Amino acid sequence: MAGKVNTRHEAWAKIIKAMAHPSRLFIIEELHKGERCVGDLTAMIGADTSTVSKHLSVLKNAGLVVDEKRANSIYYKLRCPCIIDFMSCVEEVLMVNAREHNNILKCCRK
Amino acid sequence: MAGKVNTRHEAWAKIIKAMAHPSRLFIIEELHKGERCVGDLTAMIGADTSTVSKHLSVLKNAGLVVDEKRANSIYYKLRCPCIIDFMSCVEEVLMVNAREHNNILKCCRK
DNA sequence: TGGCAGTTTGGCTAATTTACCAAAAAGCAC
DNA sequence: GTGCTTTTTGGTAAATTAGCCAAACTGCCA
Repeated sequence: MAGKVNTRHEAWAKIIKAMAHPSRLFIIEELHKGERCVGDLTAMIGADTSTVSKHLSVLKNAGLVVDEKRANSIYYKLRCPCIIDFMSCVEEVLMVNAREHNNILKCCRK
Repeated sequence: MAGKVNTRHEAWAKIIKAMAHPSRLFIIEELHKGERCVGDLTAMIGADTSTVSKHLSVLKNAGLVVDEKRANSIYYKLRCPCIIDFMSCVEEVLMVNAREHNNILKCCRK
């Protein structure tokens, strides 16, 4: 039954979809530096607290982060820091895109 | 200006969002094995041709695949095969999720 | 007990995404 | 040219997502 869209692809998609938002990628990058509480992240992102809280719950539901109460704040941290490694490949795609875009421009200029 | 959501995060999100669908992940996995034409992929996915075509155009717009006409078909291939490497981290997240889920079950059984 | 800081949840609207069908392109054979 | 194969595009309805406000909840301290 290989070679078909299956549960595995759906499971992958859920996790990747959870990453697919600028604010959530920012959160991932920030949590890679160390744990942060909702208030910290809200200040940095500059959106409503409830919005940031919902982004965090999306990441948490996907299993990408874990939270821990301490003092009167809730701290979040990355569960699998390896996800940040992926960004180097994403950067490569961006670079190749930019290069090609540049070539098209050069070509038009001639 | 570091420590804020910026254009870079938006660019990342566009690429990651393009991956965030079961069928598109299947396509990525399949193209990692070698190039395929729309018809091949459509048969494997089992959706309407137009649907698969649109998935391919999403991937193409993100710069994840490139196409090439040959004979009377259009062949697609991965532009940066490194994106498949990310799946190992995604699998790790899934594994950790499963393990934790299992622990919760065990705990309830007691 | 009341009040406060920090966080989550519910409700709502606007915007985006998905999948199918039908129709249009594009290329090749006759 | 007509017809055939392959792929893309347009249109539409259903589902999902994002963001804000307001309200609720939690733990702490006076």
